[in-house]
Amino acid sequence: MLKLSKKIEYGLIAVRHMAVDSANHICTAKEISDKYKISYELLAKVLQKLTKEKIIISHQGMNGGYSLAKNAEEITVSHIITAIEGKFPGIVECFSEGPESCCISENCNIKNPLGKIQTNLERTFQTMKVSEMV
Amino acid sequence: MLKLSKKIEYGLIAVRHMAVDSANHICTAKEISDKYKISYELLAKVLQKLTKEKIIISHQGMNGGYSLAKNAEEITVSHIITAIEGKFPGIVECFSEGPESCCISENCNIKNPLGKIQTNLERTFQTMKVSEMV
DNA sequence: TTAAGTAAGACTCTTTTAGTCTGGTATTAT
DNA sequence: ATAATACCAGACTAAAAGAGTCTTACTTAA
Repeated sequence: MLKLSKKIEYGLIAVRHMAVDSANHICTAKEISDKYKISYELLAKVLQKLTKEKIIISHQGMNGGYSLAKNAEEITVSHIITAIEGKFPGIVECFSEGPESCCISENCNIKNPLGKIQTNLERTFQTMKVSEMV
Repeated sequence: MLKLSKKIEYGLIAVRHMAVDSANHICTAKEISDKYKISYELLAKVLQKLTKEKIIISHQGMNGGYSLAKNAEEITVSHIITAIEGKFPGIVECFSEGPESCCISENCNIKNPLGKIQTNLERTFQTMKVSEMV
């Protein structure tokens, strides 16, 4: 509950790694999965998503790999989450799936306060930039 | 991901209901599960936990039920989460299970920034009082 | 042309969450 | 007393999400 997925963790680790440890060279998925001892395949998929969302750039073929697509100051934790998950997750179904999905709906007495919490949460993740992750 | 469990939702709904709709009478688990159309059994278990943690009071026997154990200003969303989950959940395993549980550990490059986010998150949930949930 | 890399999606296994069932205990109206 | 009503407790099952694996295909430098 209230936990980040491994995909997000791996995405953060990878982007942070590219920003700091391999700031001046292209790094491979294998390099990262080895160093941090995480699943190569899962990491690879995460990197593919980050590539699609133009947070990192992929270099194909031999001597290929990945590098950041923008400055570390321009990437927030929220960007990474959204890129991997499709959109920023809601703390209740109402917020992720839309109000129709909720059977409580008209009787719901907690939607408003949770909305405030949701906003606050999103702001928290938006505030943390990769450049600050040091 | 990052979602509150149904138990938490039900706990919030129930406490908010007691604080507002049934402020002056004891209400039963059935009354709540009927009104909000949620699982009676699951709600019942949640209410039992809230009772153990002295957030609500249970009244046994015929004409029994539940009522708040304290003022709505004294109960925060964080209290309810902690009562139901045992302790406030961590956004990564490191924070819930302790650092030993994490195989990345020494190489981990994201623990510190996530710690800040965790703190922020906890504060957010601590700030929202049941009395404000109107 | 081959080795080293990414791309993509199907598939399986595990864990967590949600929900159900069964048998109990406590209290009170009758 | 006794029966009805409501809480208590824990085992059990089902469903959904998450994590990880496997296979095949594409790209490019040497």
